[in-house]
Amino acid sequence: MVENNLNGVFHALADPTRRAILDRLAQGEATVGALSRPFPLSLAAISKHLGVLERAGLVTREARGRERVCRIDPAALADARAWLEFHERFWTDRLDALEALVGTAPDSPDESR
Amino acid sequence: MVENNLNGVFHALADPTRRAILDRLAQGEATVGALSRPFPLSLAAISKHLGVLERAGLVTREARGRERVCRIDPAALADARAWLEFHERFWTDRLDALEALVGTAPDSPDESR
DNA sequence: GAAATATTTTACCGAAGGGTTGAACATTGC
DNA sequence: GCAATGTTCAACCCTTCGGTAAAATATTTC
Repeated sequence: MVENNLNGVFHALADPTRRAILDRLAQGEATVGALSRPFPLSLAAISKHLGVLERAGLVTREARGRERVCRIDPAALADARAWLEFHERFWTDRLDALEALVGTAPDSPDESR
Repeated sequence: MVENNLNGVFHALADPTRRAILDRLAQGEATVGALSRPFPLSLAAISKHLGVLERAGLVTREARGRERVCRIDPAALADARAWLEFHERFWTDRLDALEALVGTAPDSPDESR
């Protein structure tokens, strides 16, 4: 289920509008209407984007009266970050080992990190 | 240009076949044919996936004789990881501050990290 | 209860995604 | 040079995506 959710999280993050929504939600909870205001998009479009974020587990929507207030959920983000962090380290280690074997860096002279 | 590439990287990572290709490439470079072998997909499909990974900057393809050898490039991954890491920390800090203000955790009793 | 407000749902549209097959293009090997 | 091999390209199919507009569904307010 964790692996499966990566699809949803990465897909959700691949859209700049959705990343902007997340950025805005990082400043605090907001209603759907308030979220949609800065965007040149219809309310329905934002509601759909929120659906994607919600299915990915990145955002929760809670009914409060006639409005829905949205909040960020960093837990899902942690999954993706963990995947990336592990793989980045793994790959870099592999490449470093290869370069050490070959004895020369292929094309990056500034690979001193 | 960094921000823009996030679209491509996250989109590339959103597909399980592409993540599997990356995992395989982490064990060392491989030709397109060798990469396609474990998958129940046509060679053309894998070639397309590699195109997506290449445009995202995650993979490089180099002609060697009549075959193309693919390698991983961890640099692009670092961009995405940096984005996620920053935002995860930022969000978590914000939520922690909110909870501290309210004085009670909304629904996560194990939020002790 | 009727009107106004906030949001979702339901078509619908055009573009992009992910897949296939078959032709095209290089390169190798005889 | 010709056949085999490795990969991409082109055309196509179907589904999903991101968007819209309009109707439907709460909820508040008067």
